[in-house]
Amino acid sequence: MTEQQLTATIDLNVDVDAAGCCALEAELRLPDGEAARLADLFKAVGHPVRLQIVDLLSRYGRQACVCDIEHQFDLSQPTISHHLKILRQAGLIDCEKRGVWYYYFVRPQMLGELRQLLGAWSVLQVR
Amino acid sequence: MTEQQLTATIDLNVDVDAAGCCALEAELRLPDGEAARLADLFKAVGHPVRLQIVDLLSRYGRQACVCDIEHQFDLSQPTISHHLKILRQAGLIDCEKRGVWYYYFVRPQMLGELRQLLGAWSVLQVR
DNA sequence: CTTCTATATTGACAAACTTCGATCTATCTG
DNA sequence: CAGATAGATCGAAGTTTGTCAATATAGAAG
Repeated sequence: MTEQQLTATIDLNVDVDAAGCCALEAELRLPDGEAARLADLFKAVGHPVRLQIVDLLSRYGRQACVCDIEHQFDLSQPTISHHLKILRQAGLIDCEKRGVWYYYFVRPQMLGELRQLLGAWSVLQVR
Repeated sequence: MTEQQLTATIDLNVDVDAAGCCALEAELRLPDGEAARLADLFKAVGHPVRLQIVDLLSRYGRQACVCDIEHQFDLSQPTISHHLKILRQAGLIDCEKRGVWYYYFVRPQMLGELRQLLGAWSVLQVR
């Protein structure tokens, strides 16, 4: 198929679909699985407590034990543990056990993925 | 109160609270309302469909009418309308009515807010 | 081995979310 | 004015989330 034929086909589709407003200039580019994975990352920080936890951990010079985190909130211990688990399952934080204590820390590479997507959105927006 | 007195008070608190692991090196810095607002922004893109919508709109050269968006998903019209409303209420997108059609577009300043927070997290992480 | 402590896990319940069909509203067209 | 159409809103049903009390588990200390 020549390039001219291809162009003609595309134009035809636009005409058929267009109801006077549609442009069809872009289509979904993220595979479903990728969109779901990225959405899970965003959803993980889409709760005030979890956002504060990530903010807190990102400012710790070193890893933080759970009791340090618990002290900052007026919530039960299982609830904090639950939020930590969600963040950990999303890959945004991780922990290490030393003795009786669990030390939590952020995973910079995951934050980087979010930053990268936001960056792409913002850059393209400038056009 | 002098600076020395303040330091002394902080040190005392550390000693009293510390159970062998706690360091108390940082505290929550985001006011509750601010954390809730930012969490709402993240939550808005914390859904695969809404993430795809923002990704789609960010790549449009111009504003997109709803039918353009609907065509990309295998979901009912009210469902798409619902997701658009959530994104709009979060401030991430906005729309403009022209005739019968609503044209949606992203609001770069809100994406900027998210990017700023992620940037702060990532920068501090380098320490 | 027994007890204590830090934190994870389980189970239950209320609140919030996602989706759809049905309906409403505003605008265009004849 | 009477359709027709784009897209918002409403109401309901099913699913997921957030929270806590109770319990389990693993390491530390005696």
